[in-house]
Amino acid sequence: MYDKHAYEPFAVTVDLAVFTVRAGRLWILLVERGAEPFAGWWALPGGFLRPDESAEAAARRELAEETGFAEVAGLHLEQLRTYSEPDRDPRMRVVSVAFAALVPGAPEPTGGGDAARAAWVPFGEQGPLAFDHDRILTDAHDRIGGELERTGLATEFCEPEFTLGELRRVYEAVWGTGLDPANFRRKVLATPGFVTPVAGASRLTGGRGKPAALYRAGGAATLHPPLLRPTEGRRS
Amino acid sequence: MYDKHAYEPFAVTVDLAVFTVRAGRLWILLVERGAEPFAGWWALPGGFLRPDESAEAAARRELAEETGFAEVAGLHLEQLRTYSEPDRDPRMRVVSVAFAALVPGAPEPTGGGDAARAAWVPFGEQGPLAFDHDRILTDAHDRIGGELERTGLATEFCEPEFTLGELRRVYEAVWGTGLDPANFRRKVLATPGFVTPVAGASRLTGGRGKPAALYRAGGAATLHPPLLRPTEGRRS
DNA sequence: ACAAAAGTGTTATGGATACACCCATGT
DNA sequence: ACATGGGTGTATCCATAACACTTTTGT
Repeated sequence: MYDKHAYEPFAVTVDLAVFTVRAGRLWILLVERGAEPFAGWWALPGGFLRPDESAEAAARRELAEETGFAEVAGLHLEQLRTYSEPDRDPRMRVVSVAFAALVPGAPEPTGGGDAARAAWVPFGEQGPLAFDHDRILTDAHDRIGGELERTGLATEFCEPEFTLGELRRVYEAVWGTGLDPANFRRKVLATPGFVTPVAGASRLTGGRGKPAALYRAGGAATLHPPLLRPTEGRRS
Repeated sequence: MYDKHAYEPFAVTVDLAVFTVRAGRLWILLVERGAEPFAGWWALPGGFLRPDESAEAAARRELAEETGFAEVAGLHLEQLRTYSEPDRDPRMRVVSVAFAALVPGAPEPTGGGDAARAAWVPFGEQGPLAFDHDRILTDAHDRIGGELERTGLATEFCEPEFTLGELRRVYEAVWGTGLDPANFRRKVLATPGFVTPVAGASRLTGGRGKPAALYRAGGAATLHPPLLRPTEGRRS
């Protein structure tokens, strides 16, 4: 009763908004398109779903193919939403599932697959992107900004062992605000399951200053209480 | 260079988790399937995307077709996420975009389209649903529960003019908790843009008690500060 | 009169903020 | 010595929770 060719076929793709924090700024991974449409434009990495893989699997595969990243297995991938406007791709009907991904450090990407080249660009300084990728990128930034308040997501931007200063700089880069180091520290340590100390370990961060204690992600999915942005959560 | 038939075609569907609040409880709209697979099972309303409509448009159309609701234009539809596991539908490869919808009152549904019949079922008392709809329903409930904390979403469950008691019962039904009427009232009124009073109007709610003042949705997208669940936001 | 729901007042608690201050390291 | 970032202490402020109390209706 259901003929799989009775309907106009839909192509299903994934698009990835890949973020990292480096030098106190938020960076976004872009690829330069090698083919029409939008040849020569910058775009979010992504590609078509294969018949036997889920959108999550496709996102991970495309990220590896187009950037050359080796360690995609452990990366945090979060499904954002699906963009399905009929005219969003001039070629054909394409429904795209968008993901936000977070990587620690900033591994140098090597263009591959359909991408002419790939590069990290400071968030906010990218030009207009191909397709509806400006919209996707804005949605992705909004999402991770909100997730930082309620989840332990910020640890995904960090190496396995990190200092509280590094963690704080993640918040500052994504939110674009400054945070009080002392109060940030207390809030994080008072939130059960956010971070766990690494006994005895310490590391210099900025080259100067007192070596900072090291922590690991605590595994808590949600933060109680939430770590609200300083400019929000205010009454009139 | 891109052949639209080079890939196995994907069918794209929408699934809707439609909630309402009635008699102090949260209800979910289900349809009984008339065709295989899962004939006779209860499922979320939904259906296939047409070639020229977005997922949002398809969701609104399917809701009207399968339930007979007249006023689908103003309903709140929120995209949840997309379910794309290759084996989630035994017939073929189906990628489904899930939505949560909220309706005030509880208009009586009339089965139509592919649905044998449609009915409101108290949330939590539904049996196992077809496909992966149990999972979708759980995700939808989690999402709206969280949205109530941070957005004015609760007003979408209410008629255009509502009392603060009605608004509070929305929170209580979705969260499954009791709330202090006095403190709830103050929180709502102290949150800019959440509700605006209707001058001079009042209405009896339970048949007894003092008539309550009427309010309209204030149009605020996000609540500052958030209206947190009583059992959450606690330290250890 | 009583019950029920709306609405106001009041107090105690606790978290957040702001900022002062000490510690340990590199230059 | 000094700059820099880590880390601790602390007083003020303000939102919240808890609950007593008043108001207005139906039965």
